[in-house]
Amino acid sequence: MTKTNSPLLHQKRAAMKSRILDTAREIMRKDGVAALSIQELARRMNMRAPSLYNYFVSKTEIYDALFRFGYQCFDQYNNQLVLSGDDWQNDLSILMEGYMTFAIQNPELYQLCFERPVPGFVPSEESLQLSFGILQRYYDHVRDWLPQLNTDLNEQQLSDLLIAITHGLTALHLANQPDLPSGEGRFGSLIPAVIPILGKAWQNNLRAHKE
Amino acid sequence: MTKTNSPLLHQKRAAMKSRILDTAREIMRKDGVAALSIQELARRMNMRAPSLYNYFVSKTEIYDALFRFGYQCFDQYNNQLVLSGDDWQNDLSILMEGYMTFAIQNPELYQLCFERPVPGFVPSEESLQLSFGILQRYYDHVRDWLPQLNTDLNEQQLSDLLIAITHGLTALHLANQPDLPSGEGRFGSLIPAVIPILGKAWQNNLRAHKE
DNA sequence: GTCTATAGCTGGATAGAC
DNA sequence: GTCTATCCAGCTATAGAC
Repeated sequence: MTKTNSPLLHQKRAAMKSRILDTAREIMRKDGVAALSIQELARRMNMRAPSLYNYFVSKTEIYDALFRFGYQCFDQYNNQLVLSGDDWQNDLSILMEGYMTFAIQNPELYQLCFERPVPGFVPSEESLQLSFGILQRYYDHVRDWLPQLNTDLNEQQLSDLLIAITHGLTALHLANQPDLPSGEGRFGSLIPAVIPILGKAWQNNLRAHKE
Repeated sequence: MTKTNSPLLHQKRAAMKSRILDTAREIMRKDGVAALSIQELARRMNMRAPSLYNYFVSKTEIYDALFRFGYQCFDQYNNQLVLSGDDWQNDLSILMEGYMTFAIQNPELYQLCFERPVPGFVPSEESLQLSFGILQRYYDHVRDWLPQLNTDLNEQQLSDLLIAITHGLTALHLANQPDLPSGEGRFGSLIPAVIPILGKAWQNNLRAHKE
């Protein structure tokens, strides 16, 4: 095992793997997620294709590493958001904007992780497990809101609906105006617009209770 | 020009083109939209690859024909739906269910037309114009609803929001439970659920006017 | 670790016989 | 219209020299 080598070598090796993944992302961003090729990757790094096999045993492993990296980025991005914890409309807005912003800033990771544009690529079991955990944590926010909401939806239905709306707006934003930030453009600007609509539907109508 | 030949030859030729497109759809459905290849296409038809070039000048032309065909199917599917014309919640429900049903029944056409999973394929100008017209007609339904709705959204915002919700639910349904029909499953069942939510948000609140 | 060389495959597309 | 033969390009991946 090369694992017993000096930590310095480890560092250089890890840095190289990082550079490879970064370059792979450039290609995917420019030519489409499915257009990644080892040869083009080597070309861009001024290397020969076989050299890359010292760092990754196959192209699938590169995709898999990026799949995991994408979810880790997504998780990190979300953890850094500041939620109020008691104002669900505020927090939903932040989470939706965050989701779209992540997708705009990392469209190739977003597509790799949330759509399945690469024929033949199936994430490894380990990577899938990681993604499930991260998604679950994302969904868990909704659990806290449910008591405040006047709705018949259960927890999963509510998560599913909110993620579907968020994904729909994000996908159409990316397809039509990928260069505009979240909050702007035909679809990006609808996040602020949709929150009060849901608010109106789900607010506790006190007046109705009194009558 | 072969255009001046007998109508009978024309018919046989058109039938063959149809068979080719049908077989292409099978491949796309099974292996992914981007996985279509002329050789595999020929294999499935018990022909040799060069023969196909008598019917389509390139693989791109096959994609383009399917792109147009997809929009024509979508249009036809929508025109056959029976709308009330005065009950927007009823009609919205029918259009959303129709959209998802079309996507479930023709996932390869849906992906080719509404997502862009094939690196390098750009629909021809003619096909794009066709698609714009059909989409416009789809969006036009919303114009009729606007006067009934209590909302600040303008016509385009309303169309965009509704199409985003519909697309989001459809994409997640296809990704998770493609074998279930619209109306069933985690995401399919949310179409009936989301209509009253929008209804509650946009209904004219007569009581509020009286006070 | 990086390279050259190459195996082995698949693909899109064309030429030309029949 | 269909075929065989073929070109040319691209790809993943491996062997083995340095």
